[in-house]
Amino acid sequence: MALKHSKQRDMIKDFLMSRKDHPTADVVYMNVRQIQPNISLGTVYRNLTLLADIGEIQRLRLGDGVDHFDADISEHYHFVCNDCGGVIDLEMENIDSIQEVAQKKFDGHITGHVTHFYGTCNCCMKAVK
Amino acid sequence: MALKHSKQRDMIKDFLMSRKDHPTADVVYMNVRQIQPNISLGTVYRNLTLLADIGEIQRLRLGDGVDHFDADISEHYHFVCNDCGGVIDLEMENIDSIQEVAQKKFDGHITGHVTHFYGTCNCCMKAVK
DNA sequence: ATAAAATCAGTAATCGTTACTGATATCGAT
DNA sequence: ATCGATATCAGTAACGATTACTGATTTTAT
Repeated sequence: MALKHSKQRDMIKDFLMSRKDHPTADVVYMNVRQIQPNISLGTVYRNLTLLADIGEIQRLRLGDGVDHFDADISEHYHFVCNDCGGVIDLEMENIDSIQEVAQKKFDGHITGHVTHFYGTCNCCMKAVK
Repeated sequence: MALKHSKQRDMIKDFLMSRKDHPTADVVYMNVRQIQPNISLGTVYRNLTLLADIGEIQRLRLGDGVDHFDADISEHYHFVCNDCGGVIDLEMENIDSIQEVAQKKFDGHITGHVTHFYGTCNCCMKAVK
């Protein structure tokens, strides 16, 4: 069950690395199809899942019912704009201490957390004016 | 478009209030059907959405692809067990300060955050022994 | 009681995603 | 370089959660 090289997988990862807006599977499909017109949506899903499983990309569940994907696998947080739905990387200091706060009165074992922030992005704030 | 009273909606909310494990729409349906056998799954979904919209219950998106519902609308955090999938309320001090941490270098406006914790619950830790 | 309209049960449709199928591409061994 | 095993493919069907539709039934203000 060794992993074999595939042109399609490369294209998917290359496309993802070229974007910093965390596209969905469908957006990946639309774009990769521009240069590889006969690629299948199933192939996109399969490879995104595979790449996420082997840790080369990150799957983001941001509560909008659709999975987003991010080629940046470093630990970082995301902001989701309530107006435009855009997803933006946040540069911020580490907040892992919230796990210790949560652990204090809890008898299970906390190993991680999922956090994202929401509000209005700079772009949408300007648009209102 | 005034809200009218409905027996079905009451039963759904009553059931939800009787549980602290944050059931899914399907679980609500299964249980309410025990006492109201001809209730429709669509009715359950419609009323859960309506109750959430008017703020009487909370919709939880915990990343497992299914919506969970909680009659406790106070702000509180949840723990999701990686082993059994169970959802447990956490008693913990306020961590809203993470929003200020996130805001520091961000030019949009952060109004909220979504956080949940994961790991192994006490029950599953004992089961391993 | 009556009538307008919110709600219902039942079912079909939608959407994101996954599974299946027979064909194709990759890659280590020859 | 070619072979054979098998991972991957394109295409499509199936899936599960959720939403939308429809004509019948309840609710509630008059």
